[in-house]
Amino acid sequence: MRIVFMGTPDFAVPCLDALIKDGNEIAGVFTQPDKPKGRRAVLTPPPVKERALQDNIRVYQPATLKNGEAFALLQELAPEMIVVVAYGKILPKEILDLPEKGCINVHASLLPEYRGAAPIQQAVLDGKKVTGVTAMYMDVGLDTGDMLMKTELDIGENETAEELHDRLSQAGAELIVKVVHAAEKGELQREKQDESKASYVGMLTKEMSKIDFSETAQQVHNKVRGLYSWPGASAAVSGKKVKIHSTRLAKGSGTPGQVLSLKPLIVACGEGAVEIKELQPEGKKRMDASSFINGLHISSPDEIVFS
RNA sequence: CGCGGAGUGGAGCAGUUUGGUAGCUCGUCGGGCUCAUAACCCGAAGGUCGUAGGUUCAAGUCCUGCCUCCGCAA
Repeated sequence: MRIVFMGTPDFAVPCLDALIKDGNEIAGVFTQPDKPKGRRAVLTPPPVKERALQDNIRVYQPATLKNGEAFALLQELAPEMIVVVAYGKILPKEILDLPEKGCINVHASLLPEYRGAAPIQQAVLDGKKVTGVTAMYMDVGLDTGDMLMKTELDIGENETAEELHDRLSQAGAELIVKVVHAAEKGELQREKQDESKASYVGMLTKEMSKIDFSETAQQVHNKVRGLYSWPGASAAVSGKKVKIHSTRLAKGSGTPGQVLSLKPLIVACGEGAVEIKELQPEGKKRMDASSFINGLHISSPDEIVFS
């Protein structure tokens, strides 16, 4: 199959990789322009670009698809199919209608649930036990096209959004290869999304980071693993900001934020309690909880409180 | 030059203001106690205090350059 691939972050790389290894002809790769990253704002190419360049695939990084240039370029590339995975741009209708076998998108949720920007994290934040990836034909709406195939994955009790992201990314890669094979044989079955069950999720923001210890232990735990590793969950200890990297549900109860035990480090929530396993004070490296306690020079749980 | 924090035995920290003998909580190793232990007791090893230079009788501590790590902002 002659394919144009559009994608940007890590999530999209396994899909591109799988399509290449499957022997498809990648006519070109579209990805977002290089952007400043890191503390010193170094211009960094998107992961998909780096992968494409390994195989000397032509890379295009237009600022917009809305003017005629991108359309003209795509006509020239003449793909049979366009595969879009976390590209980060809306495709205008003229492009959607261009390839003979259509534009196919891989989305990291079981549609129609969690349409939008952060489906993986939201599933964890909501304490879902199952999620998945969905391949669909694209239409002009946001993740509203007819569905083609799905893969379901169980979410582990302590699984972080990052771990889930990686597994879904792999599942998406296997899925898109299956879809391409089916498309070649003309065996794709389309299924409409049930609009009444649709839900949307927005982008993650820093404001979501703050832990509210008056929530239940399960909610706190979901926030820690759902926002890992970005933007991360945070709390304050003795007025200092501390990122919470890893927690487990624990036994015990008390006033929210109260420290019930130092080793292990257990903090009471509105209902139940969580054990904090790994954390990171501002300006420090991440460390396990016992190291953190060792450095505080305290002997009684009453001497600190989380807020 | 976007703002800021930090580099001290294996881990986390104190000590730097007011230069003067390397300290604390753990871990490791050896021994002891115990039915037993992540508990307790005794003992030991392990550090050119990130790096280069400067000031000084004397620098972890004061001054300057450089390297590295991290938080925020993007």
